[in-house]
Amino acid sequence: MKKAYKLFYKWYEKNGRHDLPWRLSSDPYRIWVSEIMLQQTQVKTVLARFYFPFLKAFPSLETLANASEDEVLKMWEGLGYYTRARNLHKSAKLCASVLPQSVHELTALPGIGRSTAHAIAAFAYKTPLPIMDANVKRILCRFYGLKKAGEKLLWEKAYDFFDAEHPYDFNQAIMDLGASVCMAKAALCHECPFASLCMAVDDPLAYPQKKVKKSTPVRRKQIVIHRHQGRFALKQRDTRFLNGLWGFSEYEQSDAITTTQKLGEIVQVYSHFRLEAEVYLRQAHIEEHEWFTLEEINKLALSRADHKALALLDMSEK
DNA sequence: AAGCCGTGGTC
DNA sequence: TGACCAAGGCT
Repeated sequence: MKKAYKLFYKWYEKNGRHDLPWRLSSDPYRIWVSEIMLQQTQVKTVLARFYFPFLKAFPSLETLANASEDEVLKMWEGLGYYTRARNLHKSAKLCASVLPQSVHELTALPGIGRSTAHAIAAFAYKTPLPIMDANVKRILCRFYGLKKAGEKLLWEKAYDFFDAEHPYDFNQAIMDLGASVCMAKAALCHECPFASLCMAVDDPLAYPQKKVKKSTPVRRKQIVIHRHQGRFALKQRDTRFLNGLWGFSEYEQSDAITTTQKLGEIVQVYSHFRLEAEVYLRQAHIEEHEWFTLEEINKLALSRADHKALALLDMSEK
């Protein structure tokens, strides 16, 4: 492996993503924020719209801890998996101005599992530990020829593959290799420093084996925007789905909607179902909601689907 | 352990 | 354009 590592670092020096802002920073808080944002989210998305505005609003652990949950969710709006934002906020309050360094303490914080704990320890504190993410999993499966592998086996292989002599660079480089050479839908083996040792060079895309995906069910609903005296009714979601976000009233398709004006239809695809909703405007008061002007609504965190409904309302008034 | 949890980019 | 994918965690 020694020779392959050497090729690897040469490749990394030339082709690595050395300009990533969280890689240029030594502030554990900024690295921590990046790790949470990057969970199940592509680098490009985080970089384009979320990382810098969030840090401008909450430049330190203290400012984040002192913010309200609504403020934090507003800065997370559009990024998805909103539990991440609420857990990040909770963790900031738990930390009392200092983020812990050990994997054990990090894992104890809400929203930080083993993968994120290792990443923070490795990147923020330069702890010599292997990291694990979608890139590393894919590389390990191909390198060791694993069609499928459970978490336990993957971590074992991660320690095997790890270069303890250059832990920090190794971890950064391995993700870059997965992102630009050993990719999910293409493998550029001729550019890979590990190709001569890899079990999957003959058929890289066969590793790991793709899971059979179940067809996503469709849920049909009716979204009703209630207007009364120039204000609109919204309520803060208190169940697991989109928890903490504000939204308009929703009804099952079976409920009869009367005395309403149909504004249009929206479609929103989620990770486990597809929402197809008709959007209505109703001039009426309704209980158990709070009332906002359009200007006030702009300060609330809404889901993508509710934003689409709001856009239909805007169109109808032009 | 498998399902839930969002959204946008990509082809 | 629909399906896959992404620096995963939690229950």
